[in-house]
Amino acid sequence: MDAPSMLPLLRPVRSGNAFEETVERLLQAIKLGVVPHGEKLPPERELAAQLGISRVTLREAIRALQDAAFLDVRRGRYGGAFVVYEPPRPESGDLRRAVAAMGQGDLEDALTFRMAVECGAAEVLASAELTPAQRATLVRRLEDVNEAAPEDYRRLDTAFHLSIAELTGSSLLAAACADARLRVTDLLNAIPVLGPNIEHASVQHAAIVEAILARDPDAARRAVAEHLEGTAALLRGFLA
Amino acid sequence: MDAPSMLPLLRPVRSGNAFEETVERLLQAIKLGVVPHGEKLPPERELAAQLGISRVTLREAIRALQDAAFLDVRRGRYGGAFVVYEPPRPESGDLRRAVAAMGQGDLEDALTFRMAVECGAAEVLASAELTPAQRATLVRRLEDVNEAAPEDYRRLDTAFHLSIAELTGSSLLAAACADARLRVTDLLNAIPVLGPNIEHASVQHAAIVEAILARDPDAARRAVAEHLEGTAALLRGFLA
DNA sequence: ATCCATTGGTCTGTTTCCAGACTTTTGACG
DNA sequence: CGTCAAAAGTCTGGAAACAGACCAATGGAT
Repeated sequence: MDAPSMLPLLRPVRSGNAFEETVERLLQAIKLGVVPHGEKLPPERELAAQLGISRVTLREAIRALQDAAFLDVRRGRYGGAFVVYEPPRPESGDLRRAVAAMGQGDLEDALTFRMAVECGAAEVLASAELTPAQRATLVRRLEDVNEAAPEDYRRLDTAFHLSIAELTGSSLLAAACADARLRVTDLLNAIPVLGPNIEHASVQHAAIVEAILARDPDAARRAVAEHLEGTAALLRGFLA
Repeated sequence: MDAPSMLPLLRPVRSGNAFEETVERLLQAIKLGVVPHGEKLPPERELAAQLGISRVTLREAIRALQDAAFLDVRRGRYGGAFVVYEPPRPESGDLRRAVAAMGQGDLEDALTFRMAVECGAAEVLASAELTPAQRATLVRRLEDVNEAAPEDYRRLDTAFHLSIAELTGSSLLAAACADARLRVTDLLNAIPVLGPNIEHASVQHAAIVEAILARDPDAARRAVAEHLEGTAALLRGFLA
């Protein structure tokens, strides 16, 4: 009997370097707008605990981001590590460059993964009975995106998508969706935020929420798939 | 504007202790039958590289598993770390104990996650155009399960499920499915392998493969969902 | 009977990372 | 204007993990 591969089970135990990994994490958090421009990161001790690393290591990472001008660190009470980052207006050519920077295989992998987990999350959520508070949160996030100023759009779009995963109550699923989103951040940030696109996305977002609130898992899944397919197709177009 | 949570993005950077993590990994690999009874693990140097850890750390983990009688380590050429583990016949009460050992929230989380990623994988695979080799692999895995001796059943069942994820070509998705499986291994191993259950599963497996080969994503997803729902319902029953 | 490639076993020095105590700065508040 | 709590900054000793070289055993091949 030939042994089935099941190779992924012997994948790496640790991601590598704690310092570099932390820099990457924080940078993604900044670029995604988890902590918006002008806001500050949690206190070092608290953040170190959240990230499961020592304060020393965290400080090295913060220092690196400070040197790279992503953070402005101020001491004293009411001090902290303040985010200094406003999403740049993407210029033509940025997208092509961003896509090229990622391997073709990696892009395909990331898009596939994202499609699977986000559709899954939507379906799960649409299958669940939501509390009024959960419904309110979902609707609120949708409104946030729709009313967003252009410079806030990506951030609130991210928040909307992730809130779907979070509301399922499965932290594993939420982490997977967050991970999927991280892997395409740079690409999404390189896509200009244009009127027609926003309008299109807005309709699709509404369809997603409607399906979830109507407890129609099938429709929710299809709505998410359609929404993501648009972006995926756009990005794939730059591989030619 | 209230900041959206997006908390999962600041999740831990490293899983914790490299040694313990490695022990856990190897133990899962053994319990899942990635390396069946009598076979040996890859050479230390090679395995350490695969796992992304140093040989010293790996050896500590191997030593622990040796002490726990899961491995028989022999030196010299043709030596290695041989697996000494045959899945125990589950006894009544094992399942209840296993379910209780995991938190209720964790169980729900794991089941939700598994449902999402495995359904997603099946749908993705059914959407893709498969090469003859891929089709053959899938069919072969199905046959393997169907012809399995009772003591090999879980192992080949795992191989079947994971091969669906692997065939999508997305390593992220494959890793997610492997992870999901890991989280319910102990529970699955505590479920007796009974004739009627196998027969039932067999029909569902066939439906899954059929849908994938017919390139019917919707049917594939529904087939997987139905299949997993059975197990999930059984396990949830022990939470009462 | 011998060789020797392959594998586990051991040792040493280095780097990374951690835990925790302590110091300094700051600005809102009384 | 001084207080003081909350934050960043600093220091030290130790544990964990690594990299790489080297040793020892084993058993099939010659």
